[in-house]
Amino acid sequence: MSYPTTRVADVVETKPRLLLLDGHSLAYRAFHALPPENFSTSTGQTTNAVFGFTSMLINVLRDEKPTHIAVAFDVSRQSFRTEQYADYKANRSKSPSEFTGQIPLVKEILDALRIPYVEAAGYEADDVIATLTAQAREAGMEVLICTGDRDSFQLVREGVTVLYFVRGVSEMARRDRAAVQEKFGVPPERYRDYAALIGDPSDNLPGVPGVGPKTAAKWITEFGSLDELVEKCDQIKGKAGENLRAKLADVLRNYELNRLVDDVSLPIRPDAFGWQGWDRERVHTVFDALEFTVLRNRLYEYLEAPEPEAEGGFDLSGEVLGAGAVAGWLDFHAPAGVPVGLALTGRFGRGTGELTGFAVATAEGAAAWFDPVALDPADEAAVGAWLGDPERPKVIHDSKPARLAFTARGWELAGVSVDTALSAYLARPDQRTYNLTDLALRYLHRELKVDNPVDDGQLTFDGLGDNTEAEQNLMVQARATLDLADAIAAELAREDDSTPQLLETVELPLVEVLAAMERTGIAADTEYLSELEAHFAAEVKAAAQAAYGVIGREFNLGSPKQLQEILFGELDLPKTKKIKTGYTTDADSLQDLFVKTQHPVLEHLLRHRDVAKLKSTVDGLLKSVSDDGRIHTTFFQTVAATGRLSSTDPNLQNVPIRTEEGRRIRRAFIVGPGYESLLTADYSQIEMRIMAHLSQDELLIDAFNSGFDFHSATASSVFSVAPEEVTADQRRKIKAMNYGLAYGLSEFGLSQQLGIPTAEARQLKEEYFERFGGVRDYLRSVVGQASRDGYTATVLGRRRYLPDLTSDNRQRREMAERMALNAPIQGSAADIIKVAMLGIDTALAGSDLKSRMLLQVHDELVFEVAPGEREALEELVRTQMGGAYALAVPLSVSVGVGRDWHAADH
DNA sequence: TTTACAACGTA
DNA sequence: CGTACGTTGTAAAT
Repeated sequence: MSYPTTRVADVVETKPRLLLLDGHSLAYRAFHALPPENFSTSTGQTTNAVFGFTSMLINVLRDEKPTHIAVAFDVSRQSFRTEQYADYKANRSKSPSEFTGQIPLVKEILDALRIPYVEAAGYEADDVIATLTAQAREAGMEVLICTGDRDSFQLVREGVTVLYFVRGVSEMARRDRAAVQEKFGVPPERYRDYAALIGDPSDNLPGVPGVGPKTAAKWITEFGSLDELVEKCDQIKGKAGENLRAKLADVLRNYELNRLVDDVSLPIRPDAFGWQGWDRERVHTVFDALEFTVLRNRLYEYLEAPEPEAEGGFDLSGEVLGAGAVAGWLDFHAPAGVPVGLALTGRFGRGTGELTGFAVATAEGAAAWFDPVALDPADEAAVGAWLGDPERPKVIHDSKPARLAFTARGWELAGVSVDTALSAYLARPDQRTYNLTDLALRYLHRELKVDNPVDDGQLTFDGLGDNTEAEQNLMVQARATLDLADAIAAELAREDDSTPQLLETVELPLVEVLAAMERTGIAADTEYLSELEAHFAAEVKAAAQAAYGVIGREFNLGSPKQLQEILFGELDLPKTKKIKTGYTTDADSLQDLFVKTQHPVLEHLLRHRDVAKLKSTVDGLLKSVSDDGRIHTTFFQTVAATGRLSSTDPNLQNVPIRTEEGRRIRRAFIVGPGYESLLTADYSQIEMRIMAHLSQDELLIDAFNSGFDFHSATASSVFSVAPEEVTADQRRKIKAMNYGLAYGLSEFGLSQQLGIPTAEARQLKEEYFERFGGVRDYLRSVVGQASRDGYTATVLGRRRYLPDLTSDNRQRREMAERMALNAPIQGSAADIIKVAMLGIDTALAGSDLKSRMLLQVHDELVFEVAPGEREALEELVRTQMGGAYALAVPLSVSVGVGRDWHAADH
C-alpha cells in the first residue's frame, strides 16, 4: 500500500540536539509584535507576550525536534556591563509593567512543559546561553540558539546555529556559519569586530559615525580583524578614517561589552536538559487559566507526531465476494451495533449516481469487496436490508453521492453514524479539500493509495475495471474511513460538545435533505432559454460591432489584456487601479472612466460585458438541463468556511436578479408538470437580526420591533429624526453602513461605496456607533475573543479557526479580523436556515403534503407547490423558518408565489 | 492540457 | 482598503 522509505534518522547518527532560548528577548519581541488589546483574559490579565513566546516555542519545538532544551532569563537590568559602562542600555525605557508582569507567566508555561530555565545574577541571558553553548559543544551536542538578540551571532560555528526572529513572532531566520557570512559579510568569529564598529543603538552603544554594515564588513575583511584595523587605522583615508580614529575608544569599549561571557558559573549542565515531554495536567491548568485554547491544540498536534509514518499500516484480511457470498459476510461481520466502514466507486452527480464497486471493512480487520451490479437476488436483498437498517451503523466518507447512487438502484440508506467528510469539515472548516487521502495522512499518519477518489465531489470513474488492486484499495479506504471516524472524534472530544451536537442534529440529517433536493431538481423552460440565448447573443454582437466601430478595428473584447492596451495605450485614458497584470478594466473603473472622459467606447464595453455574462449564464444553464427537463444542481456541504452551502454544476445560487435583463433568466425556472406553482420564502435582514441578537444592542433590537422599515428605523436613530422623515439619502447611507458592518467594512470602503469623502464616512461610522454602542462593543469583543481562543463560533457552536489573527503580516491579520467579524454572522444565518430546512423536511414528511423543497440560496428556499397546497405549504414554511432559532428579535419571513422563479420573487 | 488571473453573478 | 461562494474566458505555463 505504500512505498518503503528510509527515514533520515535511521541513517544519520542521532547527536543530542540542544535548544537554548533567550526568554526575555523572545517575550519582549512578542510583546511588541502582538496588539495587547487582543490578548487579555476574561479576568483582565494581558497575555500578548506569553502568547507570542509560547507560540514561538511551539513552532521551534515542532520544526527542530530538540532532544534537550532550556530557556535563559536575565535576572535584572544590572549586569557586569552596567558596572563597566553606566550608560549601557540606558536609553531603554523601563519595561512596562504589562511586560514584566508576564514573565512569571512565561515561567509557568515552561514549568508545565517541563522545560528548565536558567539565570545568573550579574549576567544577561546571552551570557548564560554562551556558557551553556560552550559546555554543550564539549559534550558533543548540536546547539540551536533561539533569540532576538544579535550578539548571539558571535557564537555561531560548526554545530551551533542561531534561529533569529526576523520580525514579529512567526518569521524565523536560520543563521549558520554560511548565513552569517552571507548576511553580514564577516564570519561569526569576526562578528564582534564588526558589531563594535557599527555599535548597537538598542544597547546605547554608539558606533563610528558614517560607518555602516558595508564599510564595517569591508574593513574587517581587508584587515582581518579589529585588532589589525585599530593598529593600522592611520592607513584609512577620508572622513570615515577620521571618525574611526576619533572614536577608537568607543569601538574598543563596544568590543569589550559585546563579548558574551562563556564561563559563567551555573548550577546545572546541558546534559541535564534532556526533554521528557510535558506535564499534561499542568498544561491544561495553565493554558486554561491563560485562555490559550488554540495554542493548546497546536501543542497536541505537535505531540501527536505530524510526520506520516509512511507505512500502509492497515491490517486487513480482505476478500472479493462473488455472487451469493455477500449476505453471509454481512450477517457475520456486520451485525447490529457494529460500525462498518463503507467505500464506493462509481459516478455521481446531477442528482443521481451509478455504483461500480462496493467495499466494507470492520474494526476487527475483516474487509470485503463486491460488484454491486452482479449480485444475486438474495445478496441484493441482504445488502438492501443492511443499508436500510438504522441499527447497523455505517461510517462513510461523503455520504451524499452514496445516497444518490443507492436511491437510483432502489436501496435506502439509514444508520449513517458518521460521515467523516462532515466531521473533518466541522473540526476545521477552512481546509482546501476533504479528500479521504489527505485526511488519512493528517489524522492517521498513513499514506492511502487512492487511484479512484470517491470523495472529491466531482464525477469520478473507476477506470480500473475489476483490477484486484482497485478492489484492494477500496477495502483499505473503507477501513481508513472507519479509523478516521475515531481519530476525528478524538480531536473533537477535546472541545466542548457543540460540534458533535451540530454534526448529529444538523449536518448529518441534512445530507438526505440535500440529496432529495438534488434528485428532484427544478424544471427548466429550455425553449425560453434558447430564445434568451439568441437574444443575448445578438446583443453581444451589436455591442462588439459598436465598440469596433469606435476603435476602428476588431479586437477581443473578452481579453482584459487587449483592453488595457487599447484604453491606456492607444486611447491614453487615465489610469485605473493597479492590479497584477497592469490596470484594472473592471466595471466600476470603466464607469468611472466614462464619467471622466465620456469616451463612447466605454459604454459599448460595459454593455458587452453585461450581455456576454448573461449569455454565458444562459449557455451554462442550457447545457445542464437533464433528460427529465430539470436542472439538478449539486450542493456542497463542506466547502464554505462559514457553514454556508455552495452550489455547482450549475451554480443556482448566483442566478441574476439585480437587473431587469438578468431577472429574465429567472423566468426559465418554472413549475414542473403536476405542480401548480413555485413558492419562495426568504429571511428578511437575517444577518442584521443576528447582529442584534449577538450584540444585544437594545436600540438595534428596538429597530426591529418598531414595525418600521429596518434601515429607516436605524437611520432615524442615527440622524435623530422621526422614521417617516428619514430621507432617501439618509436611508441609503445607513443601509450601506448596516450591511458593511457584518463584513468589517472600512471607512475607505464605505466612502468608496457611497461616493463620499473618507472623513464623512468616518463621521457617519462614529455617529452610528454612538447610537449603537452595543454593536461597536460586540464587534470589538469578537476579534479579541477570536484572537485569544483562535476561533469564532456561531449560535450553534460552529467554529472557524483563524490563526492569522496573530500574524505579524498586517494584511493577513486584518483580513483575518474581517473574517472574524463576518463568520459568526454569516455562519449563524447558515445554521438557522439549515435548522429550518430540517424542520420543513420533517414537517412535510409528517403531513400528507406532496409539495417539495427544490433550492436553497443562503437565506431563501424555493419550493414546488403541489395542487391545492399553497396555503398549507406557506403556513408550514413560515412556521418552520420563523421558529428555527429563538433570537432576541423575531425571524421575519417573506413569501412569494408564481409560475416561475421570477414571478415568485418579491 | 492545466493553471492563474480578472471579471462578475448571488447572498 | 467588504465577507462567502462558482463560472467564464483569456493567456501563460506545461
